[in-house]
Amino acid sequence: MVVAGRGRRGQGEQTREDILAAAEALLLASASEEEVSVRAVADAVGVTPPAIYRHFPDKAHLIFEVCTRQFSRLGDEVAAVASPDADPLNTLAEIARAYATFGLANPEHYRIMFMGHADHTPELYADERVLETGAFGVVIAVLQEAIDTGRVRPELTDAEQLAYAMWAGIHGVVSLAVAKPNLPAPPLAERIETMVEVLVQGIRRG
Amino acid sequence: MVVAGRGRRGQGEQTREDILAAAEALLLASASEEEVSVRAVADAVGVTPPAIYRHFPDKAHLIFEVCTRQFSRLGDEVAAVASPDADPLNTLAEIARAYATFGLANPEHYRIMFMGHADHTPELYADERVLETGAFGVVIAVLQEAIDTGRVRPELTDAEQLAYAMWAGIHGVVSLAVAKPNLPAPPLAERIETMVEVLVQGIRRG
DNA sequence: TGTACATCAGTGAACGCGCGTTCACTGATGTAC
DNA sequence: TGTACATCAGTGAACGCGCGTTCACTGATGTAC
Repeated sequence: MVVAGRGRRGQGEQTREDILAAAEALLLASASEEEVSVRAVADAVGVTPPAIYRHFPDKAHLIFEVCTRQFSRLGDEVAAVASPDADPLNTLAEIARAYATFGLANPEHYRIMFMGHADHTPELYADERVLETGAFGVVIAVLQEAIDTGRVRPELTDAEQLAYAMWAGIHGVVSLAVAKPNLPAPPLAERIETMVEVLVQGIRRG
Repeated sequence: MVVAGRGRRGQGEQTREDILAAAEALLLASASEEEVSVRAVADAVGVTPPAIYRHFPDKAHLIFEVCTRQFSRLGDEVAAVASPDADPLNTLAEIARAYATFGLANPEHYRIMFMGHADHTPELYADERVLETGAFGVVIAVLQEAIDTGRVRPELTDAEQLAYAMWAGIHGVVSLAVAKPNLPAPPLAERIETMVEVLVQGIRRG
């Protein structure tokens, strides 16, 4: 943000951070990744477009780094919610709520990571990477604990399978809200609560 | 597809259908709406790009009509599944399966309708319109029947609320599969079945 | 029945736009001797 | 301590691309008298 003048030695790392911060802010303010142009980022930083390329090989890598940074925060938040003493089914509900809150607070990041085209730059948005936040592993662990302590209906034995179902369920609410913010629907908070309740009750042993 | 020559009287309606068919085919074959350019559609029809504009005001309207046509088929399929004699919870499961099958068979149409940016051309992709296929109304009716006949847990009294939950749940599976086709996940068929089971069990009266 | 005219459906060429990106360059800072 | 050189971080101008779209036009078909 501060005008750097020309080429202060060691200023580079600071500029790199400024670029990431500006890109993240623009992404939050914009309605679409395409609105966040290299020129707009450069303007926000107070630098000319080619300067971006000293720090990132191309636009895709810049956007990707913005998103992965944001999503590592999601991983932290989910891990923070998962207290080992709590009732596992309760913990699952809390994780789902935290996930939804995060996604709705960062709709464009969410869109890019989970709703976008993996086609371009597949080396970045490889599907496997989606699960690398660690949040998914936490959910599997909590579900396994719930299974082991007899809290889950006996037909449902596969923690990974159930983790996907819980993820997909809450993702459904979040992604619909992100894509269609003005649906003539019940209030968003109620939709989240209904989904959480249905999912937990669908898993819980009668 | 057939070369029309120049301006046969009354040929216009046929060309219009050809354009829609070509756009739909391209959309099915492509990985993204952006790949379906006006030029590509014109080429497929065997016509020059400006000819498109005699039939559609712009590209957005063309794509929109392709998608609404496809989705009215979804409405038909859902209505066909909903037999009034069947067990309502079973019917819900069948509808969910039909919905998933449809979405996965038409991933780009699905993406445009439910995962895209409503920002441009909001008059076309108005959020309310999403529900106009009629499929949603069918789900609400079946759920109301399930509630009235005592098949649903007594805390859950709002059929519309539950319809959203069911929709969002199955949409979560479909949209994740569309956006991330190569997730290191259980097979898609199992993910659908698990979701259907969790949703139905989450609703069913113990 | 033949001719003038309107209209429908298309052509061919081009425009303008904004984008990501590249190129050759400049100037400030540090380092070697 | 002073000077030559390397390097870091940025500038300014431009390129090329593909896109949606517009414009003036052409030719075939039907209709009126």
